[in-house]
Amino acid sequence: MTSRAEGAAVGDCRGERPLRRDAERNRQRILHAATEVFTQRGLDATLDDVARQAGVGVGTVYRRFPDKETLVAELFQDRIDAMVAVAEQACAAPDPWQALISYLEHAAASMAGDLGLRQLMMFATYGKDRVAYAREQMRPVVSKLVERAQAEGTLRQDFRPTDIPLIVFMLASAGEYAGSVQPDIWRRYLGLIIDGMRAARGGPSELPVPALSPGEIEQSMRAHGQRSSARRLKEMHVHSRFPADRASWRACALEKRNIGAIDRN
Amino acid sequence: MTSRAEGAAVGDCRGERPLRRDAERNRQRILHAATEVFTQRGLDATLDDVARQAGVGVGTVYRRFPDKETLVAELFQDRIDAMVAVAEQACAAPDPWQALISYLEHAAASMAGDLGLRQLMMFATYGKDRVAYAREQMRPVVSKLVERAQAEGTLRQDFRPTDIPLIVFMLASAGEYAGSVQPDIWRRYLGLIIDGMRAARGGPSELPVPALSPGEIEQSMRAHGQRSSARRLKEMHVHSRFPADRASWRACALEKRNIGAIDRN
DNA sequence: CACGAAGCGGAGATACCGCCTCCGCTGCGG
DNA sequence: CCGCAGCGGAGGCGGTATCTCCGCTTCGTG
Repeated sequence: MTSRAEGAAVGDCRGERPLRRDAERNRQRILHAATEVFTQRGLDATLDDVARQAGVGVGTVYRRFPDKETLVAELFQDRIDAMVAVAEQACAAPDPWQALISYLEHAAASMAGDLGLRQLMMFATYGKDRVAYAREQMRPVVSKLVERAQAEGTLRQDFRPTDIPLIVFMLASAGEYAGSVQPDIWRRYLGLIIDGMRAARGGPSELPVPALSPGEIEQSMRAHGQRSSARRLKEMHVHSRFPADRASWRACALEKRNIGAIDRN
Repeated sequence: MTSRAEGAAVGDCRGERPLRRDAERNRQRILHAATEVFTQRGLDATLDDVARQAGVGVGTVYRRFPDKETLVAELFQDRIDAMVAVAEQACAAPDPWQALISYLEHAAASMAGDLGLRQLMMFATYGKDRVAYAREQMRPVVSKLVERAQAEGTLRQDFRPTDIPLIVFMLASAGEYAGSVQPDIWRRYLGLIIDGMRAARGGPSELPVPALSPGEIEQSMRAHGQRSSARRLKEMHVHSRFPADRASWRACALEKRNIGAIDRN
């Protein structure tokens, strides 16, 4: 998780003295906690969450990092760079088809396993400039991956470079959805999509991951009911103090004007 | 949009008198507005939004519908039923492969074009019971669709019925993401996935929709930056009144502890 | 027409939540 | 041992969503 260098942490701001030992220890704890929290729960986790996870007070977090945005930027900078690096490495592979597949797999793996990175890369809030820059760097590389595979004849001709980010997005969505139950499920659908990307084939290749069971799908739904994505849907808490006979009125209103003829439960 | 019966609206709650004419008109306006708002912006739209769209005050909405949950339940009941009906109709088709494809297409079309329905079906908040019931009804039908196509030999053998909801979910995700720019883009990826689902084939079929341009992807990102899904990410507003020299401290903190070695902008 | 009642609007009460600050206390290290 | 860097976390602030309340409007009936 924490791929960041520990040694570089004794940084300097205009050559100021280093942090006190306990302070530096806390700083590392915060970095570690922030990585975990933002990766697992996404960028809408609060700095209070990070502080709790780190076992420190919020004040400590804010003393070290001026605000949430800065912390996020610092945490994700190298992960964004890694996305570009992965594309370039893939491009260096000799086999065009393998190169493309490998890139898809690495990109999807990064995004599916990291909700924060996914939000950063796909939604233009927060680190706009950094992400835009990374995207700009990736574009020609991805185009080359696609063109090479098409020139080779393995990739269907109507495939386009812009299909890549959307495919990755879809896979990451599936990964996020079922992540709590089967974090690797996206690989199954990558397999399916890859078979759809081939210019020609006899039979399907083997799907790498078994499908979810109905119960697992149920679990995924429930997992989403609680936090994150569908967060706002918890809006069903009852503010009212039930002044008179509100409950009965509800039942009445529900019965009345009932149009969808189906029996309710 | 409003497929609901207008005539049934003169309902009765213990045989009470019907609404005054203007009141009934407003009720219809609210229903219509709610359909539009929840469909387009999702279930996290507020009843104030609905009221504004309907051209009435919030009070009027709350006089007609005891709370948001009730309104949502009433609005989406028949759309949920429709999901089941679509599965059953598809099952009635003679050609097993066509039946399966047709179901996928209809299901994806419903969910991709209706953010509210998608949230309702995929996230277990809100209309739990209703949705669970619908799901339960659909399951055997979907299984049958899959089994028939596999028996026929057109569908790959390692495909599973539970792959269907996840594929639909992925397509709907793509549809939501790029919906403001190219609402039909999910059809392109359905085409890709369908080709991947075949037991065997010579060459790829034709993808039904052109890929997005890089600019369109950019637009999609931006569209999400504003509202809905990435709503919470707007947390970058600065509450502080910049007490002293906060800005400069920020710059310092950013430089200091800088680990991801890349140049910033 | 006139008048009672049904209906309306929307400001605002109430409740939450997330970011960030402030200040009295703690404990490090010279 | 003592000064000061560092700490914790209650709470200020701003924002937002749900739902209420009450003075005014409009309907429709006698």
